[in-house]
Amino acid sequence: MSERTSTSRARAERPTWVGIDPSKDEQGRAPLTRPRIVRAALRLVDEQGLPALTMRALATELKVSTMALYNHVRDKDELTDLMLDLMLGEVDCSPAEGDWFAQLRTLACSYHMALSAHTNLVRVYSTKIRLGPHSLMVMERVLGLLLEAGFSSADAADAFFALYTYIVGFHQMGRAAPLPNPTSHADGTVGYYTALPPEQVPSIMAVSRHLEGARRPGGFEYGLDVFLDGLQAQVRHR
Amino acid sequence: MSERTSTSRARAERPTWVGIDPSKDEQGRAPLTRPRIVRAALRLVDEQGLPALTMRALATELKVSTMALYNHVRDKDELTDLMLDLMLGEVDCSPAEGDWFAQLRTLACSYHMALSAHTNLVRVYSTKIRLGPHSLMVMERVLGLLLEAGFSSADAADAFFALYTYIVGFHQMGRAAPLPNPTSHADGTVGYYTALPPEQVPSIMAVSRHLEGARRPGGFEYGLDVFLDGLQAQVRHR
DNA sequence: ACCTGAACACCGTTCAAGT
DNA sequence: ACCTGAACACCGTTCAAGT
Repeated sequence: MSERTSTSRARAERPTWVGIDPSKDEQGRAPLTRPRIVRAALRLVDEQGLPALTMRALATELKVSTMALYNHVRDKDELTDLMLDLMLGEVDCSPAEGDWFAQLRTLACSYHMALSAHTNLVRVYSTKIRLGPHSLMVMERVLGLLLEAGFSSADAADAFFALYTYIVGFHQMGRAAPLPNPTSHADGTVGYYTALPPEQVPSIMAVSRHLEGARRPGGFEYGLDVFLDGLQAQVRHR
Repeated sequence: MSERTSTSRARAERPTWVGIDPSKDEQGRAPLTRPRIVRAALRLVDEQGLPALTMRALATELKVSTMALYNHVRDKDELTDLMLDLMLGEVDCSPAEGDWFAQLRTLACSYHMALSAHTNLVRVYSTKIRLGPHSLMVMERVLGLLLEAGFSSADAADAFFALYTYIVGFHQMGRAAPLPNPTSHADGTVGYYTALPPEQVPSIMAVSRHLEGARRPGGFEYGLDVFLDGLQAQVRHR
């Protein structure tokens, strides 16, 4: 309430059409905070790709000097760790319906969706990473489900890492997707992305129209179900 | 033979103890060629990591000016593509013993070993990649085995990509391996890498001693077999 | 405590000049 | 054809100086 009052008082001192907000400084900037920096960084990466994330670009985006960022973030590595954890906050970790198998699947799909919404950020996974709270919550849920299913500690750790690898790797490989599809040039000739003539790679040619990597609809679910079926089989054979 | 003659003639003109080699120039440098550049680059990455690969560092390694490299390689992207294909030449693609299942497994393990020998290079997979001849040969073999097993074109494409994702992803996640193991400090207290207190992540704590990511022995084979079992089950249920 | 601009030690790559 | 050094347009980050 008292905040409200100070708001209208501030408004009265300046022409109202400017839209003065007391939470912004005289240049109309919102205060620089860690969350605001991290959110802006994630938006920048989503829109322009990971290479576009430079401290200078981020600073100008926030209408602030480059070095101002270093008052809230130690270095670029810490920033990317924070961005990763912000993204993982979108994963739905709340207990779902069904047995461990069904719950594991919906959790994996939720993780997949979070990564899908921020594909450009995924490649930071190949750097050394410090796990934040959201990352740990997901991990805790997966391991809990595996232990509940009857996996030993050792097997649960291996199964977790394999599943984790598949889910994240799916998006990393998206860029590296093999693209040996035939392309017809303007002059009528047909070119291939392959470095080998078609006769030497008959199987590739046979399935080439389906080789779309991560862009193939249903591709993620296919591999996920193959893997989860394998896991379920392991539990049964005990 | 005539080369031999010119060799000894060159030797005669200079003191023999210098160890003159006609294939080297007056500064004792071997001629700069594409393969030599690529081999040196791969060695550099193996020994010092991917960030250590700069055009300048590579040039000084080869005792040549930085710009000399650009006469043999278009840019750094092309260089990394060539390095990747050099590595993939180490994958054994020759037909092995056994049915499609056994052959697929040995092929996957061979791929895994090639990546293990050059872990530092693996993260370039998350960049846009042009596939070289060796890469395509491996791909051709895998797809051939899947088609032979009875998979449809669409399923073979999906299965290939999922397997590919797992194998490569395993090495990329190695660096991002969760390390929530307890560490005892010098003062006797116990610290955790986790951003959450142990009580909130009981499952992680329960399996923490097995969470070693890609460094865990047998970890790769565990996930591989889970996945391959799932694939085999798919074939049977048809 | 928070912000700023100049400066440092790097990058990949272009360009003009050499042989 | 192949190599070279200087230069350009970038990086992340340190530092001294401001409020």
